[in-house]
Amino acid sequence: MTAAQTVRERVRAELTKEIADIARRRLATEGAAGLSLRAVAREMGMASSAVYRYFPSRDDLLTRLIIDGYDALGEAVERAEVAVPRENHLERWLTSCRAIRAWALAHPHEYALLFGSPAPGYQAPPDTARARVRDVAVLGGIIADAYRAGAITLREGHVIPPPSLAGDAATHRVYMPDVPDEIVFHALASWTALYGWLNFEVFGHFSNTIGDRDTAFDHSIRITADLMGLSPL
Amino acid sequence: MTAAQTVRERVRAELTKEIADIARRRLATEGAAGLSLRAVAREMGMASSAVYRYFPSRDDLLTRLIIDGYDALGEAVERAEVAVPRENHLERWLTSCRAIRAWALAHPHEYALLFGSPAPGYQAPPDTARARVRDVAVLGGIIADAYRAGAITLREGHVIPPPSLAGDAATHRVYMPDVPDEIVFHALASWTALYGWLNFEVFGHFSNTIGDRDTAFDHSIRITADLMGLSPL
DNA sequence: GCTCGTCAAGAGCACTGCTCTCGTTTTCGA
DNA sequence: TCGAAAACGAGAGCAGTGCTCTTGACGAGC
Repeated sequence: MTAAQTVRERVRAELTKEIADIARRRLATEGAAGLSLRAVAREMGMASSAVYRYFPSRDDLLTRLIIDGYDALGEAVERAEVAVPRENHLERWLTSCRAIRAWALAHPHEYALLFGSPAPGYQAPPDTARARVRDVAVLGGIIADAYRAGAITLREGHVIPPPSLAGDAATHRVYMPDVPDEIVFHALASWTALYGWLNFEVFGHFSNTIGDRDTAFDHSIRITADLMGLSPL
Repeated sequence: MTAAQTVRERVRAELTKEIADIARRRLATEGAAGLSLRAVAREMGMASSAVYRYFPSRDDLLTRLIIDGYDALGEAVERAEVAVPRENHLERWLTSCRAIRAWALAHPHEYALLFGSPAPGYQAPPDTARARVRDVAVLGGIIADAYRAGAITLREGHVIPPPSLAGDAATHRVYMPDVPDEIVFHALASWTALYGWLNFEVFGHFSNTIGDRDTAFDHSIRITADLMGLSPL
């Protein structure tokens, strides 16, 4: 593409971004299902029909917000994790988990859009799946590094995956190269525990059963680290 | 209450149930946000305004469906678990987890209503929290039984909860009497791992990364059982 | 300079949750 | 037994939604 785009193209790109920004702000306050194209149009001082020039449907707007959300989450995790000394794998794990939680609590509606029940009738296009891998990559990278450094030791007598799962293990191994199957599945369990917790917390299903959530969360991710045999430095 | 209720009361109870049933059926096909009072009214051959005599608002209908959902899930788990020999704690755990998953996969939209992102603007009344404990009670009961029978041994060097979490542990101990704090939190982690998995699976966030989901799930709940130190019979 | 593609705007369709009114039916108490 | 009160169903209406179609204006390229 040439650096000199036409005025029209520039204006179009700007307006598209502005619509997405306003939508994201409204999403943060109203929630996903309360996000209305007409309201966005009103806020921009434009006719509702005009917005359809930029986003052919409400679902396309949602898709844009989802991709942006995965990106924001991924960046938040990456920034937090990269600040931890490479050889301190346990701390990298804990820091990453805390960063994911912090982002989730700061953007509950976006989190719901990414990890909650899908909006009815909304079919996520493949683009969203591609944007979704950054946090997985960070966590997987930690496991891989730790394994390579000999900092992972599953406890004796740990559960061995049945051979038929070898293929699925291989699929996940792209995020943690060289890591053996049994560790891959322990990592997967830790992963589901992490997001299971966040779902309960962000979606308000803990109600009043947990008082000191920060501490309890911290303890729970220590348990998952221990589950994976991630030894302290 | 007298056995002889008035005709009006009987008709009212029947109609209320019929509305809820139709709503549940539509929920199963359309999803939560697609559930429309008017559509239910049409299907019943009644004016939409008349439905408001039975459910003052859409949210009240949702509340009813949520409570019914928790009940159905709880009953499914109880029925499955009670069929397993009492002393086989590991099998009781696995069976219960499988029953929860089976129910979730059979009723994805209801599951989303219970455990997914809350509908916007909907504030769950306390009634729903009360209906929600049956599956927790089953799982907690297994842990408690196993602990009493000496069938739970956390691995050496397991993570110890900080003393400040004693209160939260006590709150959860009502579901597993006498169980010590560290086991309570390991159970909590297993619990979040279970529902974390189900959220990913039911909400379609696994996409294509896991082929043999039955086997992978089975393996993952074995990992959580192992995490709690639940020894085989 | 003229044409063609892009654009904003407005009207309109079918739908939603919810409210209010009106006429009817059922229940309950004097 | 009879009349008041409560409950009920239907319909109209309000404000909102996503989305489509048409109309008229504006800017870019030939």
